[in-house]
Amino acid sequence: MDYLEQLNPSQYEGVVNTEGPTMLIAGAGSGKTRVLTFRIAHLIKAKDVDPFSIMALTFTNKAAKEMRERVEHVVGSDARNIWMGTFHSVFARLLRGRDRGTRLGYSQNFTIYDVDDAKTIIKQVVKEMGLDETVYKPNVVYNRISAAKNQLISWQAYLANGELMADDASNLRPEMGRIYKTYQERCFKADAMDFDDILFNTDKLLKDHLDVLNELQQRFKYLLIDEFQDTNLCQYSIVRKIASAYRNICVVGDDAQSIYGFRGADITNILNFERDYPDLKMFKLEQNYRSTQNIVNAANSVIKRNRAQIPKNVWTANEQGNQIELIKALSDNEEGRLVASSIFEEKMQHQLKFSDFAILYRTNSQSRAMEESLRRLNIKYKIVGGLSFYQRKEIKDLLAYMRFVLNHNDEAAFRRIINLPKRGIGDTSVDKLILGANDQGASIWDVLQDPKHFVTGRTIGAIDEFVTLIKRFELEVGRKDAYDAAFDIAKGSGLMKELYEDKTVEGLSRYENVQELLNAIKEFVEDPEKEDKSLSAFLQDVALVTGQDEDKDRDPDKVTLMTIHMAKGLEFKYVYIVGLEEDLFPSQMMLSSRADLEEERRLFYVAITRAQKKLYLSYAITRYRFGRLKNCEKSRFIDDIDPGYIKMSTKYSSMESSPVSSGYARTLVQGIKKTVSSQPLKPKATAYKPPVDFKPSDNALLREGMKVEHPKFGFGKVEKMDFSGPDKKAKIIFDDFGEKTLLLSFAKLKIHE
DNA sequence: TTCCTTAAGGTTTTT
DNA sequence: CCTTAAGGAA
Repeated sequence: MDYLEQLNPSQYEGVVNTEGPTMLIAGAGSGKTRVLTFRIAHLIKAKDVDPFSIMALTFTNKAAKEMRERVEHVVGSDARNIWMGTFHSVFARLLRGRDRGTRLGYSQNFTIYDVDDAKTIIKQVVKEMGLDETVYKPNVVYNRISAAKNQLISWQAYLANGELMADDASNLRPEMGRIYKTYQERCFKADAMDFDDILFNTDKLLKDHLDVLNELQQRFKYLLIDEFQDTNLCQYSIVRKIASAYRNICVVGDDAQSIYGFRGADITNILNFERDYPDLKMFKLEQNYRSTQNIVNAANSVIKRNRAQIPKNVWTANEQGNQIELIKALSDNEEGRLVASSIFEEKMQHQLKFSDFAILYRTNSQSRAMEESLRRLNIKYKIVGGLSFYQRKEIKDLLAYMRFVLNHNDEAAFRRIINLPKRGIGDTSVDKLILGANDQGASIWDVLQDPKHFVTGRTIGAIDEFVTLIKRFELEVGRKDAYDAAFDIAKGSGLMKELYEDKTVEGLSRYENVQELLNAIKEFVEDPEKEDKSLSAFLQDVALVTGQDEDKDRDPDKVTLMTIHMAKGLEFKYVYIVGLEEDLFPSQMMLSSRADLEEERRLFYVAITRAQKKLYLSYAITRYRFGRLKNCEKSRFIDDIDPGYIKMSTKYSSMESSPVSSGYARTLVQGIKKTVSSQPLKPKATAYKPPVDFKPSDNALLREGMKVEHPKFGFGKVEKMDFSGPDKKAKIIFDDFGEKTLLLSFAKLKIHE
């Protein structure tokens, strides 16, 4: 078992203790994925466990894919038989099985509604109930319903729950429960589940059908759950049920990286796990293999400001590394420029690749300023996340056609395509049709067959044509393979034609996107690994695919731009965290409670710990928001970092120090300033310039009261020496920069007395 | 019913 | 700044 030799002692324990309940607390960069994959490998190779009896759950497709590849690397093709995937994909697959979802009244090909679909239905329901759409905003309603399901509260239980009802009443949204009920009925009628339903219904199936539960319990003797801190109650309830026979359940997580509370993730699941399995074995992976000491220590200094956490001591044997550099910019555009030129210079100086760099931000909208600057310096970049391919309008439109052809009751798809391209069936007609269907207790499709009771003259003709079209597509889906059928739908619907005739730049790219979707279907059809090659199977695959899977970029050497949320689990040599301003990061939405602020701080912790070699932070003192220029304040999170680990960037900071720099950055920055910025940046009048012959003294000689000189902060006086911690520090009051606490191991100080 | 213009309102993070 | 809702005219 040579793989065991690659492990440190606690990793080893985490791998070989395969029996019984286990909890692995895995600090950032501690080799968590390695332990998880080796544990699975160990089960198969050393313990002779049948791969079919292992279930491994992750949160993202990407994580699942990576784990599968790594397990396959050790155990070979046996890995294919493990049930491994995201919660949603694994349990959607389960519900589609024979005698599974059908027990709950769904078909085997039930549709999966994404968030947009769900909101379309909610909007419709609110309108029909005659409620104020500004009070019952789709977003608000959706989140409330989602939260309920994540906590296993059915609409029946919701309506019966006095506390919830009172809560809604006091929020002036007393009809929330009834909307929930109607929404569920409508989804059911459409043979559709939203993301939360997939999990909620799985739990329900296991609760109400003990034979199913029993079968699963016997089959899945080993369960492994990644990112356990991100699970919600519903997810935990499911895995607890399945694991209860053999009790071989292993959860891996890091409470310090819990950043999905807003989506129902419940950190108390970790506590519940300890309560439910008092005999659990707990192992802590505390050695960080990813980052420098400086980065690890800085991250620790941040996270220790949170109250709620499981005690652990993350450390590293890696090199000390550089201090974090803080970049202060005058505007969001300048922030972009400074970051871009810093990347340029670092790359040149250290012979790096673009792919060694990542720019992380809190919100997607921040990417714009970065992109512009990167383009200007010819730095290749890619944006991960944002709107994904499958969220584009033209793609969703075509997919909606396909969905409706396969499922005539799919109300969300129906609303999307009924008048697309324009065929003279407007909103009022559509409302009448849907209302009519509901009144008659009939399906929309039924009503479409015979619409004369609900709409008049010209509209009837248009509807007839639409019905004929859909029937034609239906026949074709039955006769042809998925690609040919999809092609016919794209053409026959008129969508292709409409896009083709649009000769604007966007129109062209939309047309290309549709082509790309068709190519994807072709690939799907030709993929030898796919058993079911029907169009229906393709749609099912696609329903749970999101943004990050589209990694088919031919040129991998690019700077990565993404939100911090998307960056979880990844690592880069150089990381730039940008936009560290109050109200942006931490987001103003997260300032209302301590718990929210702590989640936001964990997000910052996640961001810091992505960096291997060097970390830059940046903020701007002005920024365009809502199209207007706003003044910004430096983020409180910057001050959460122990001052010894961070310094102002001397290279680029345009305000507090003179831009003394050598080589590229200087010429670059100046060159850009000339062409782009009309206002030259004047260094502060009082700015201190270090003499060329500056030589630091031995810091061991430093005593309180001494006068010192610092290459960046200028002259100052030692106020206090601090030998208490592991690092010796000196508090110095500088003439121009005020009070600073410096680590003696870093500080370059020249003693003048 | 559609299409055009104008107004308003909203950017947190995602399976 | 952006997208979407609303209002008005053909």
